[in-house]
Amino acid sequence: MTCVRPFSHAYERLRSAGLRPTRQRLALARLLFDGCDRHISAEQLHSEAMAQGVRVSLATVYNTLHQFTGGGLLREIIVESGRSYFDTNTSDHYHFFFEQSGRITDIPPEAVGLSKIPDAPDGLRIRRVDVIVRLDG
Amino acid sequence: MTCVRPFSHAYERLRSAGLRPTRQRLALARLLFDGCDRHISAEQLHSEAMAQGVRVSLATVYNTLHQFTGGGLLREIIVESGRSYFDTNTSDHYHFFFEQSGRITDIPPEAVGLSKIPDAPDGLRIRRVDVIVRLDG
DNA sequence: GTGATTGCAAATCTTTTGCACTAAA
DNA sequence: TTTAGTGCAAAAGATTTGCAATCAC
Repeated sequence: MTCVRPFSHAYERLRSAGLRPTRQRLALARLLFDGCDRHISAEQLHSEAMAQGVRVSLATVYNTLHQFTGGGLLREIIVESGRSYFDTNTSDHYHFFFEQSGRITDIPPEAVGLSKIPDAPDGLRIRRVDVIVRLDG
Repeated sequence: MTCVRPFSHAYERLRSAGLRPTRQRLALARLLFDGCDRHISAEQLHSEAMAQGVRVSLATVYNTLHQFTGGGLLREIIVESGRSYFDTNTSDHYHFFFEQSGRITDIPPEAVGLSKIPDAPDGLRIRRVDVIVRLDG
């Protein structure tokens, strides 16, 4: 599977999400969006940034991940209590969760047949349907 | 919907899960299993216990919830990062999550048509498939 | 008695916040 | 300039842990 996107248009992405393209945001956007889709925690992204010599604080990584999520550039995935992951793939799809390793991988939408979903109660709206296939040794 | 089970067989449940029926475990088991199925956090259960005059520490509530989960008496539900909920309904079913209020309700299995699921990779096994329907104003 | 269980307080871990400083427009 | 963004260190919140005291068998 080829998934390298050597030019992720980081600058334009930030602009279109209404975010100022600062040094930190540009660097994090490149780490996130150049290359394959990924599932990453704040701590992991911070470590990667440090490893590449990008000076950015952990607090800014957290802020940035939330701003990107708010701007539709990322989607938050919740599979473990006590830690958040962010998915660079914001299109409709589902997830495998490897319980041993904590790894997350995508399940393409066509691999899941979700033929019936209950209606939303009252005046509420379905924002999203998460499907998590939990795997075990 | 009638769902009161005035006698939850707390003592026998603990025994069959291989847990000594101590005062604290019995009290918590009664709070959890007498009455309707519920979705409860450690903090909530601890408050309820206190309100009923049951002396039990928060640490013991956490330990007990995990022991009950390990013994198949409860199932952990993960819908929010940073807080765990436990479900007294351990049979196959799914969940609505009300994002505004943080409330969780059950979706019966027949209300969801899950006609296709991807195979587990490698030598792995599917332990569970979680479906969370996230609701919004 | 003996080993499992409990309570407490401290520790841990992730995430958020307040605020002075810096940088983008 | 002017306002948004950043870094730091402290705070917050949930959960876990170590260990002496207590309880079930």
